[in-house]
Amino acid sequence: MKNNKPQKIRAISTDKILKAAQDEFILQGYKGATVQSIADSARLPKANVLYYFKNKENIYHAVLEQTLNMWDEGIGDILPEDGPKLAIEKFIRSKVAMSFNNPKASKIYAMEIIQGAQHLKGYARTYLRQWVRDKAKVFQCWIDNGEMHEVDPVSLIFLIWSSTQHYADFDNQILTIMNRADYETDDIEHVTNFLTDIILRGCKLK
Amino acid sequence: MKNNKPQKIRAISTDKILKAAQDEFILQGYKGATVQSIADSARLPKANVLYYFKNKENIYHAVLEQTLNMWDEGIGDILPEDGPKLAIEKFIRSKVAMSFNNPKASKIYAMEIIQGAQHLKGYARTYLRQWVRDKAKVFQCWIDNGEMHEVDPVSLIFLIWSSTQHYADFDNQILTIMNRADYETDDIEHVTNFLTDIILRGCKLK
DNA sequence: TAAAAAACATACCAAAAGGTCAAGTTTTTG
DNA sequence: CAAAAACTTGACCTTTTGGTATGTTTTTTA
Repeated sequence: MKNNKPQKIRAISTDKILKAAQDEFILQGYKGATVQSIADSARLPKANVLYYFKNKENIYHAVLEQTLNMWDEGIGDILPEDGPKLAIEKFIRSKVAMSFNNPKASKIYAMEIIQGAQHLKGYARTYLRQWVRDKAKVFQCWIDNGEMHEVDPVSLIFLIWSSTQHYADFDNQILTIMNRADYETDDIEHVTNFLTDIILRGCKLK
Repeated sequence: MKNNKPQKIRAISTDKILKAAQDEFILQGYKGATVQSIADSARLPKANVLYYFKNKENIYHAVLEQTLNMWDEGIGDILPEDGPKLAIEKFIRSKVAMSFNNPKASKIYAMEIIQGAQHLKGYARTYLRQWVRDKAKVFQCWIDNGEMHEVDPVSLIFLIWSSTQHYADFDNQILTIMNRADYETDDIEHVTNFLTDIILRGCKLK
């Protein structure tokens, strides 16, 4: 009867559910998002949602996992062969793009961390800590080689993370203050240029 | 019988409740924080909590109000007579101090904004928007006078907000990455110096 | 010190929400 | 094309939770 696409029904439904769940978890928090509200938002009956995900916690875990994958992809990279200037430029650019193109992932992540990183303790302790150490080491090499002014690499990473993610997490506040309804494509360039400019000069790389 | 202090019982109890509520709202979100858990955390029976605050929403509003007052106090100021260098220094210093000394207020505020600023729409649209405009104007004057390199003032304010508040909102992540249990007093100085250094140089004020 | 006001506490209720069940329908597979 | 697997869904059950009702104790006040 129905005009079924070649894709598996499962893939379509779980995708709808996860999108709906992401929205609900951001707007209402973990406890505030009800299975019913997720189901409504996904236009599926509640029992159907529970058919694909055994329980609410599983839905949340799936959303988190999806979020972390995006974070990983969008985290950018800091390559020794790029040299400090290009590496910082690329890092800022990819993080800003990430914030504007996928603010929801950033928000889910931010809420999770603010609330004590209950579900992400392991992630931060292993993966993230190692990432920061590795990249800090790259910066330190550049500093030791005289390619870069002496700045604390870890603080620099935090600075870039915070200043870029701010545009995702606080988009409501930013838009309200600027009296605008939505971001426009130009904004990505403007913010990228601003942050790159300030931070590169801050590191005496400009 | 009991050794009652001269303070009003009401003041003591509401204070205990608000402190407990702040903790619970941060850890569990609005819906996740139950009146019972707030009562337990405040070591009062639930009915007693509801005796002072008619309902849960009132508790939350009181916490928010308290938070906004702190935000106002800690927001620092940007005075024309200070000139750009000193003004930025003072601004960063007060925001960093705020983040380290009162991370909970920052977290409540951050969660509220991330979740769509349901209860703060008016605040951002009126008070905050005006504040940013006023301060941006001060920066613009300095730029026009040639006291300061041309940088977008609004973006600069966002940069300082984000980079300083990050140490409050993401304290869990930062401490985990740095493999530490708590911030120490030195950290405030270190972060203040780092951010002041980078940002002032970024603005060609150093 | 007695009456009034404030504070405390137990028991209870109705609504909401997570989750299960069982009976159906559709789709896939051999 | 028939059997099996996958999917859909309304009804139901149990626990949690916000909030109330009511009565008691403590503190203040006149």
